[in-house]
Amino acid sequence: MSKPKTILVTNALPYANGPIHLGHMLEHIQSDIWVRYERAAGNKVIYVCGDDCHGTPVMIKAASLGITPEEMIERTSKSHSEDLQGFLIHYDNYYRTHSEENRKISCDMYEKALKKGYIITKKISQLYDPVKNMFLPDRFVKGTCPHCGAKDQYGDNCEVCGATYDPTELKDAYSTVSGAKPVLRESVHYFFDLPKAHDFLYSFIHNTDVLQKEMGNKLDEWFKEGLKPWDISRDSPYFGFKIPGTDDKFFYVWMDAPVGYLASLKNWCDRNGVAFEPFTDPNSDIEMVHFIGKDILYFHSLFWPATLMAADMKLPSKIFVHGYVTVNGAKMSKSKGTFIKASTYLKFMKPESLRYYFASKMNGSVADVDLSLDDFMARVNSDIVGKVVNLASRTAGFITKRFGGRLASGPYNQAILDEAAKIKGKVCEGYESRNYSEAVRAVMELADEANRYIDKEAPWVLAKQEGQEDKLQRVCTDGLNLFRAIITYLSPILPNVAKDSAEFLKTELKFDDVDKPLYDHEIDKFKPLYSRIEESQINSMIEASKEDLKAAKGAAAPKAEAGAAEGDFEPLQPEITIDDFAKVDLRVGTITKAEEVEGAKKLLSLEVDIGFSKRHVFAGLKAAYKDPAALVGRKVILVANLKPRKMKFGLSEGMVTAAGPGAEQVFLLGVDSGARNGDRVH
RNA sequence: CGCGGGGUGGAGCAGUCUGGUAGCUCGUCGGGCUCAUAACCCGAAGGUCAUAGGUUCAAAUCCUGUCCCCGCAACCA
Repeated sequence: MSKPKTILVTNALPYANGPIHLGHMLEHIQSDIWVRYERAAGNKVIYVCGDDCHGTPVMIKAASLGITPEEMIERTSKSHSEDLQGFLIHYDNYYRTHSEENRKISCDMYEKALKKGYIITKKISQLYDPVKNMFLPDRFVKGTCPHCGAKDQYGDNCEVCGATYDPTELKDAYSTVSGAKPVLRESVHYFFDLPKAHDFLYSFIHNTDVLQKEMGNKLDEWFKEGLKPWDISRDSPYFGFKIPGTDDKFFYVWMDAPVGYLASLKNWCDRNGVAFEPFTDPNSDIEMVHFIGKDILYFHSLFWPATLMAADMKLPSKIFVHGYVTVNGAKMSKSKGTFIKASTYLKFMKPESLRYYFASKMNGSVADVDLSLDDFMARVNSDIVGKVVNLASRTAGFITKRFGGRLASGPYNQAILDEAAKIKGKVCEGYESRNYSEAVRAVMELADEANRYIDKEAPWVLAKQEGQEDKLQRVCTDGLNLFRAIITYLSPILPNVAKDSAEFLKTELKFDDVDKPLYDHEIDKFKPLYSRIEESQINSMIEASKEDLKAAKGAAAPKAEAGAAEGDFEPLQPEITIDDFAKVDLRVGTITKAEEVEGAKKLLSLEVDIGFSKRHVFAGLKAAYKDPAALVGRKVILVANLKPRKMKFGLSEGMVTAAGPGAEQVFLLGVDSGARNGDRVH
């Protein structure tokens, strides 16, 4: 291994306006794995993050909650921190941009830029809310699209016809903050002279390997159009830092947000007695690595390096750009319950399941990563439980029962252990280049190989034969040594499983030791190292995400939030053919029994007579139909060919159809008289 | 014609830079095993590589057009 490096690693700072969701987690998991790997490889890594606190949205959200922005970021910071820790993201420091360190560094950088002539001022016209006495960002102005006449469109572009325009062109414009009609006002703004930094930036992007190649293409767009001065000031009232030398001008949030990386670092350095200066010294060989999403590429690859350069500070060594998370192939959707908050996920599932799944799909490119829930469950269960943990589970028993927990003094099949050591290069390269899927593939291939090996040597057969004790012990020892190598390789992804496995094997798991198997070594009794994901956990998570949405809606400011009707209905499913519909066998039936289920919060137990058979069905109707007895005798429509589903309280053999948003608002579908039990719906 | 990324068996992906008639995991079907958290092993079916055209002896891979999805389009964060 080359000589140890010191690396500062950062994640994009979550905005203090909302909760952490699975989209954030892709990035934090990606970087956490990388950090753990780099440390395992012997490098010194400082890993920092924090909350991005400033800007109009935070200010307005806090106002709507009736608290100060400071109180709000205090709350959010706490929940962000908990969520991230819940996913085993191990920061050295989780700080915030609203801090003295950040103010100081931001102001210093600004003043240097000012001194070097990178700051210019211009007078601009902007819409102003005369009721709230504040300038309005485009986002906070709505009105009628000047092109197609669609109502309630945002200030910068129309979601109906796609036209882009200036907010001043909107017809019947109104402020989303107060509802008032905005007026045009002039104001002096401060700009960072980006064109002046053109040559520097062009060379920074194209003559270094800071960015993935494909992102250079994207940035050329800007260079082609020509860089424009970047507006870095906002007028009062604004939640942020006051610009030095002004009375009522504040730094635009994106000016001080990336500086938050350094503020978090500074805060850590001060508390740990580490010198901060080398991290910003352009001549030091410390590396600065940013993990970001493709949406904030501009800020990190142009504005950020430009401001650093102007302040004579160290530039980013790497900017790793990743794509977005989609769920079941589509954008995360609140109404479908696929907008999943980190805290919601953690209520139902282990963090390492998602860490593993994302890792198995990340390849270091900017392509989006799809969280396919069926695939997620299958993959985690099959790989982690069925292949990896199972390897220990199926061999450890013999060692414990037959050999007092003692491993053999040597291998039975050295060749397969060599295989395990041989993939190390590939695995390391996968981690290093953030092509985790490659690393995972290599490890899983090994796990398959290992399981085949155990199958071939059949220790359960050896165990019954006399004179085969030595071979039995050696084969099982091989199995456990293979397991040890596999878990070591996966340890950056599965830190807790690795920790538990280390305890079970009574050893430390180090990359350096994968070619040094354990012999004559005592291990603990095996206990389950991971549990399978049940379908019910996934379903509960989706349901809970929908409930989050309802709660959010209920809590949303009851003020004039006009025309929000669209979100009240479920989106239409993709088009199907008549053949697809024919697969669903709907039958007329009569409820013959209906009773509460002991211990169930939402379910009623029903018996439905569909002529040729009687079906036992559990239906989530308890909240809507408080008196089950009243249901007896009602005609309903039953999905009769639904795969029977084992539930906590018994088998459910169908589904009763009903409509409504849920909970108390559920209404059974009925049938006009004349239809017989068992008739099919066409 | 604004720009970047993506579109490979039922699902999720690799392969595309460096052309040589398609690979992995899951699922499905058939068989085996019983050590293991219904886990493991063997075998089979299933793809005109979004689409139309071009280059070539040969294209998922190179070129061009079209469609679809994601993101960006700088005083949104």
